[in-house]
Amino acid sequence: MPELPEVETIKRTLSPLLKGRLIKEIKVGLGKLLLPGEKEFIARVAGRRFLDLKRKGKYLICLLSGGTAVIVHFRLTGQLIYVNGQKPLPPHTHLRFFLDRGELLYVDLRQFGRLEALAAKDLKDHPQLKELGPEPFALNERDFYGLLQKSSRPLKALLLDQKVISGLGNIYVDESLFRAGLHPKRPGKELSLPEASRLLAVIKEILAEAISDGGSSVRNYVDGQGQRGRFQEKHRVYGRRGKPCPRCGQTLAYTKIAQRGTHFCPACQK
DNA sequence: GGGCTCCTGGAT
DNA sequence: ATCCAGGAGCCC
Repeated sequence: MPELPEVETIKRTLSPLLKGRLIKEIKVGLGKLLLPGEKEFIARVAGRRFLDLKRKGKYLICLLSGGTAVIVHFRLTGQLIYVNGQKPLPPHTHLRFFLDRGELLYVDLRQFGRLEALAAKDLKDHPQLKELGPEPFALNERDFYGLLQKSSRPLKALLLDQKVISGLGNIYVDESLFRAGLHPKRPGKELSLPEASRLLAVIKEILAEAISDGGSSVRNYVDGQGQRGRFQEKHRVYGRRGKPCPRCGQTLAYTKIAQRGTHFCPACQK
């Protein structure tokens, strides 16, 4: 589910609601979501306050009092939703964090997401976070060109690889390659510097637009207040297989690359 | 690198 | 009944 713009939106919507809040009690419906384990997670987190929220790639990082941190990875269908007042719980609510004001729910239809409690000082040594490549916003044209030059893998696979560049997922890779006019199967090392520069520019542009539109809600995604995003209305290729290309009118194609459904225009993307 | 796996549910 | 889904860890 959430890619960089969605996690950023979750962070922005939850921050004002959670900062300073005390976690009074945690009710666990599905303990396998918790690392290093249910008991240890509760021991580390219960009784702490939210101090700040950060984002790294597609990871949300909650900094708590007492030098504690919680890393949230939503995978495909995870949601963190703040509620205040008694409404019926959403289906697939697996965790409830009772706060001194309101409640934070972790909801996850497919149960792939994970929440990990650890000492904040250990964040820098975390095996997944440590391996993340640079964020698009932190890259310049030369560095990005250098990253692509190192591999003959298809652009689609390269951009999805969080160790190469962090934050992009299936939607934003397909949308970026379309706007850049690049075929998803093009090997990275074949790109010229101008092509790489253009690709990086459209990636930054699309991510910024998607953030300002509150992310893309294709099916499940909602922000920290349960609101859907609006950027899906601006998708030009993702989820539009068989429809006419918005640029040239030719039928949009669909194929599998790196085991992921891939949408593109066979005429516009070379 | 590419397959399989973890899950539930919607579309066809 | 079958395929597909905003992800990525683990296995050759």
